[in-house]
Amino acid sequence: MSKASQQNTTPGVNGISVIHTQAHASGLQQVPQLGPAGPGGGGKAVPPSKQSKKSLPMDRNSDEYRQRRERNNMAVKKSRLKSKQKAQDTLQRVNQLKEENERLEAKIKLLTKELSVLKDLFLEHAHNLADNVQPSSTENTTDSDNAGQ
Amino acid sequence: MSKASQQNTTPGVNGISVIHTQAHASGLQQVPQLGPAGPGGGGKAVPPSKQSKKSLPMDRNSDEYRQRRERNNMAVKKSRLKSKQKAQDTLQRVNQLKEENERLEAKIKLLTKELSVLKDLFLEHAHNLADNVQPSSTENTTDSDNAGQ
DNA sequence: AAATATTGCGCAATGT
DNA sequence: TACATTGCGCAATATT
Repeated sequence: MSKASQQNTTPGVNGISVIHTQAHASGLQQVPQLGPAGPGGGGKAVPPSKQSKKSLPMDRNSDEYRQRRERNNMAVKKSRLKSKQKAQDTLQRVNQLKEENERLEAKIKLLTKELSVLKDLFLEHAHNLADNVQPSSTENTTDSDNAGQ
Repeated sequence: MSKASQQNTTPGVNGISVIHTQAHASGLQQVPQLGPAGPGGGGKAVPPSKQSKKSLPMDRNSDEYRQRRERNNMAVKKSRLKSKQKAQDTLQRVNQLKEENERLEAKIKLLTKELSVLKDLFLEHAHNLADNVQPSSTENTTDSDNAGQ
């Protein structure tokens, strides 16, 4: 899945008219009243019986119908685009977070090291003091690490 | 949210009404299903040569066709499911990373604080030494650990 | 070359 | 009523 920029589907020219023509040419009944099985895609099976959900068969030749279809098609397109965009954003978000994560881990590493050094230094001092001065009791500074989960 | 109240889905029974007026809107291909207009007379006849086995209209009533369609429908379904799953996983990944990030930040905060304390302590000592002062009494014990999360 | 996987698209039902 | 979503099938491609 890479190149290939989908064929035409040139806006403006939709198969609708063709469908029309075909249906007509085929001699098929025009407008199968509410026939679920649409032309191109929505091919669904025909429900057993009832067809009028509302009280309007909805003429597929109607301009009204055509107009509505077209609008919906636009909406669908838009919606799908949006959806895709969102997905992509999410993906980007992941990468972003991963980077941030690495950064933070590096920082932790650094801090830990610094801390270690300072602690050692501090301990050394404490020992020195302990050796030269009175034995202090404030000397439990052993590495009291706090293992985080 | 939809409930997908679509009926049927029953693979197999399809040739119901001839409502197959289709012509697909997709590519808008006007496939002369078995020569509607008839090759005779007129306009542009079939290009060159004969009808190669390939690229022929393919009878939509053919079992072959139906079978292929069904397989593809399955594949499509599968693919879409997979796609959705993936998207969901990605979303989950984001949350996961966000959590991890928070933890890391908390840790950094803690480490930073510890470091700060130790530095101060250390500096104080250094200062005292420099000033030639005895071990002061303002020397509190290391607050060492503060277990937390 | 055949089979499966993806993808864009339109339809219609459904949600807002 | 209009627009947004979503499941679904078709067909063109892309992959395998």
